[in-house]
Amino acid sequence: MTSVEEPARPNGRIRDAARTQAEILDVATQEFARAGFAGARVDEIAARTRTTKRMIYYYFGGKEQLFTAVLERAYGVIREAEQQLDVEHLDPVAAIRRLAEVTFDHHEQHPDFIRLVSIENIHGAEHIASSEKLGKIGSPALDVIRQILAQGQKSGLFTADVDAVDLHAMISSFCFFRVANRHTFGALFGRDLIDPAQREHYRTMLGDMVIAYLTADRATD
Amino acid sequence: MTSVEEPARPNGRIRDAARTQAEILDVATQEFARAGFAGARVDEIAARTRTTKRMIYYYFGGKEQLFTAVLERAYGVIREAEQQLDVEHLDPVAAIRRLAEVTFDHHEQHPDFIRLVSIENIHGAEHIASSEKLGKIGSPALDVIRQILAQGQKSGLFTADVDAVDLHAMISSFCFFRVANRHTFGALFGRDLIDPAQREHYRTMLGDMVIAYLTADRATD
DNA sequence: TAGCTAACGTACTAGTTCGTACATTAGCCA
DNA sequence: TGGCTAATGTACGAACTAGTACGTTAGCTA
Repeated sequence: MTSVEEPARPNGRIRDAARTQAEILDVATQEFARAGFAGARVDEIAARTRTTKRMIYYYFGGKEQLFTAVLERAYGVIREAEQQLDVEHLDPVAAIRRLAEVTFDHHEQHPDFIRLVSIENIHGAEHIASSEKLGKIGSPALDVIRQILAQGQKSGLFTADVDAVDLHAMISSFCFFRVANRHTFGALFGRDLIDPAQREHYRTMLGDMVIAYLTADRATD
Repeated sequence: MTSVEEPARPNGRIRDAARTQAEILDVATQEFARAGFAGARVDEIAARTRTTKRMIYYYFGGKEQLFTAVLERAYGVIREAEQQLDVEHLDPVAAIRRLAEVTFDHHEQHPDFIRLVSIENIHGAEHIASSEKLGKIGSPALDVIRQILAQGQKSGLFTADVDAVDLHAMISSFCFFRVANRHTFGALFGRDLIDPAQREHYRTMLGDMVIAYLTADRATD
């Protein structure tokens, strides 16, 4: 029955460490995002790869380290996106709005990343803590925000007493919640926050909210 | 060796179905919040109870149903809190601010609940979906928001084009993010969103943000 | 007070799951 | 081209884990 032999390569396998690792990371990202850290199955990850479980341990050491590697790569992607932010030429209001939109879009386009972050928080961010790469590399977005904020506050356009980190939290929270909590929110309130028909509505809402906060006339304080 | 008998009750055990169930739910809430659904251990829950694993299956049927029961009770608590909202006598601005503060406080005081909701979202809200109790009981807060919003919009005080669900999402997102993501946020940006010293700052920030959004003068649209 | 049932405990199992010991080979380099 | 090492595959095991079969008893009720 096994008379038909594969022509040249026994299993069509070519050795390529980089590709094998990347493939493991791809599948692991999906699997961890799907089921959480404890719910993810190392065997399942291996099965959906063109390689075997042995390779996961060979390259990453274990489930825990694999998850850390997945996180590191995921954060790398968002940092890259942030580096391409090009809003310096805009006036402060337009720049902030643009920043909010980019954040909004990125969250929407990377639900797996959002899930990974949720999972990492369930585990007290211990993987980030134990990662050298993820130590203390504040996002590039933060620098941009700092710059715009200083500009807007100096000109008197922005009245709010926020710093860059606070503003980043404000913008992120809305974008994050919309993606991360869409299931419970949808189930409880019957509204799909990710509904494409409502996308523009929420995107505008976020921008309006942030700008309103920054530019509100606060009488005394 | 076993000559010393316990005076009256062999194990100091008294039969009390309600208390046993409540105790299981208490411990299960902690355990699920600690480790996620898959990470939680039924044996661990049983061990930390004055009863045995058998009782978990006797009363709840299984791990899945236990988690659903935990969720049901947790949502019950928040709904009760919302029912005690008493803001009808306040003007719209003060009422919304109060509502935001109550939401803020409740999230801060119930981190386990937040974690459970995060976990439930990882699992696509399937437990909520399969629960009759959690079917479609929109929160009482929603009714309150609807009322305040109508009042504020009618008087022309509120200019924003939001409905109650949107506003609820806006307020919740900030409160939720602050608690749920505090670990990754702290690790990445070196700022503890739950730092008591910053509590008033963030509480005010939320109120300012929501009010600014609702009352901003939007030129044309 | 006899009997019945809800409430509870013990001990076990079947299946899973992470991890590893051992064997093999592709392909680079001397 | 011969050999060496990084890269890969196979097969297995030890520990864990959800769930259950079976036995016991508290305490209410007739």
